[in-house]
Amino acid sequence: MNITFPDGAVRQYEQGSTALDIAKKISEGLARKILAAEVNGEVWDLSRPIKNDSSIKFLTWDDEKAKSTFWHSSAHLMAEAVEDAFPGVKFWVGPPIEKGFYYDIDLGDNVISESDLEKLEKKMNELSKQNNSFVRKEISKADAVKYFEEKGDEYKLDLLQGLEDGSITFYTQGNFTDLCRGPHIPSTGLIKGIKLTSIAGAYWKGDEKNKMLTRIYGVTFPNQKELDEYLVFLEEAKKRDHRKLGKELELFTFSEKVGAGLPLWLPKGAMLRERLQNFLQKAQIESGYLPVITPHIGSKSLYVTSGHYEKYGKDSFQPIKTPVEGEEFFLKPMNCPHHCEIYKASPRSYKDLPLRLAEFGTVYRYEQSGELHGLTRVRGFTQDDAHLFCMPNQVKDEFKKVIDLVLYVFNSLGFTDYTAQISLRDQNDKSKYIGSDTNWEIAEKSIIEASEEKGLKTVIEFGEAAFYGPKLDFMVRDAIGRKWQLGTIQVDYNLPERFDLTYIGEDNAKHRPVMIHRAPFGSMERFIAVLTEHCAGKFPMWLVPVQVKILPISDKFLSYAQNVLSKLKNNDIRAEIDDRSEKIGKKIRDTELSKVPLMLIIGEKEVNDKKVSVRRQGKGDEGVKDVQEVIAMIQDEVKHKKIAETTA
RNA sequence: GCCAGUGUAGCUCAGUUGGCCAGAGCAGCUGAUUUGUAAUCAGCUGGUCGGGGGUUCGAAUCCCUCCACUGGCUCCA
Repeated sequence: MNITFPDGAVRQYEQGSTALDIAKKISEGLARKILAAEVNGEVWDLSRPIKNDSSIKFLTWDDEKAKSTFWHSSAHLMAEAVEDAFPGVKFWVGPPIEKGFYYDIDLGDNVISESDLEKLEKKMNELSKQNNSFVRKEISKADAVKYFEEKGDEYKLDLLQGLEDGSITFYTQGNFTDLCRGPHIPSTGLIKGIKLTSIAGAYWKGDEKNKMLTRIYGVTFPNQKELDEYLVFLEEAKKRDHRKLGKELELFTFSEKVGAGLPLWLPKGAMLRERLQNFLQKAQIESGYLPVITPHIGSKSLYVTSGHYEKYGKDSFQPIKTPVEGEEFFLKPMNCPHHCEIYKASPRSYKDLPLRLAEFGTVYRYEQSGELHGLTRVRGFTQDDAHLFCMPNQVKDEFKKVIDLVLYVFNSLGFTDYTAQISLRDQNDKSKYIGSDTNWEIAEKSIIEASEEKGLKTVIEFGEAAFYGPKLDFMVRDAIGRKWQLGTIQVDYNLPERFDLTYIGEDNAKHRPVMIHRAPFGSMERFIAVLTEHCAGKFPMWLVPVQVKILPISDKFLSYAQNVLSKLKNNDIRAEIDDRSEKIGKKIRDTELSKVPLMLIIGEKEVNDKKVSVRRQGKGDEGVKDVQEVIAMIQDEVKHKKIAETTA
């Protein structure tokens, strides 16, 4: 039979050769390195015989598809260890995920806790040493059903129900056999760096009405070194955790008494947030946005009109009532209904469009208690919200302008790696969306074209659009490679309809405007959390709470230090003096830990020369400079929004 | 909301199987020291051991319940 390789080369092999046979004929080294093969575009076990002319591509650890296969096999290995430790348990599914794998298991009456993970890891290592092959076996549906009936595993039986006879396969390694479509790596011995990371409950089939299964998460690598590197990465992520840094840098706090998910911004955090807000506000005003301010509550009828009452009323904070009339008000869960009323406050002409209403609006949403997390998931937060009311043919241009704004924001803050996810309608079922077909087509086309013209890296997802319109979300990758969803731009056909928004067109007739929601940051809280983790708490000069710490070597130089301080302050530089009677080493250490970017050290020499000794956080001594020079340097960094060099 | 876990001083953490007035380091305060590029020394203050209830002669330790937090699940206008 003919085998075609990725470079186009075609070679002859005996019919029934396996991918491994073929690899071995090329080189033993290759055969050792590969984990799976892509045969005619489908990932196959290396040991599966190839019967016809095919194209083949060998997959190594560097391929995402090989990683998935590796982790899928690792899930089976873990299942074997679990079955060994808890005989009689039942398995649901064990897929690979972005970084590792999990398996959902019904442990029966057994309870497992984090301390058991180490034992399971140990068992997995043992099973890996046995180097058992993953053996694929095609099996009839009747036999498969019989096997799991005997085992009493209703979960696998449920899976089997949805499968066609003739397409069913089992995989066995060692003492563990599982219903599985595969593919798998050749044997368990390849799995060397093993770490079970956490335990969680997960509803069967993700439905909270179903029984909760135990989910065990893990990650594995082909060698110990890569596992060690991954563990270092986890440590680094822990160091950057915004909850930890937020406390250390005195940015924000929480109080049980105030309530869960309700952040309290401390002076340093509040000022940082304000600088960020002013930065965006300024850019928005330059881009033609008009600031508006709306109250924190709105009457029930507002949300009945918007449709949110019907959809989310029960899941929201319950209404507050006026004491006499009993009129109901809701805490506002979003700003758009208020903004729609502003739109309606006067008759609009096509000449007024696009109308861009912007507000840093604080909203309140009842998030389930288990869902709260630091600043990234809270019950009260401030959106950098704006609503653009425009004509359908203006959508594309507005998108382009918003993309410009978002990229300006990202670039100013050192986020250089981002992609745009475009969410469109489900092509097969257009009935679940509101708005006319023509408008959807215009909008979807506008978004795609706008992204293209702006040169965005994009991913298109069908069926991910909201019922009220398509959207574009920005995903950024932070300094240590993690993905976050930040800014969003969404088209909305629903609210203009519900609020009966209109404008008078050139033809002197009423028309319906399109509404676009957009938020470059997403929310101030979430954005600051991501920014903090991105820069590891070392904020750029223009944002950092304290820019300069003046460190006199002894009390004798305090008056000169005061003098320097007032010069800095006169130039709007945020500076403080460490006037404790500590040794200079201690003052430097404390300042380094507090991540203040610049230290000015003042001793006898500096006083005599009328200069300051400059030390940069994380870098060290930068020599003696004139105070004016330092001021100019800081002003330059602020003006150009220079990014601090993040040292790990 | 659900599963698993955690909750001891402002912070980080010790507190054997329930048993002497609950400990340490850092921070804070007071004093001494007047210091040259990542921790000067001494003393002192500070905790109804997350809240409430129970078991017990006796509870930080065991049980119940509520709250908060952590990791997930579900949800996300």
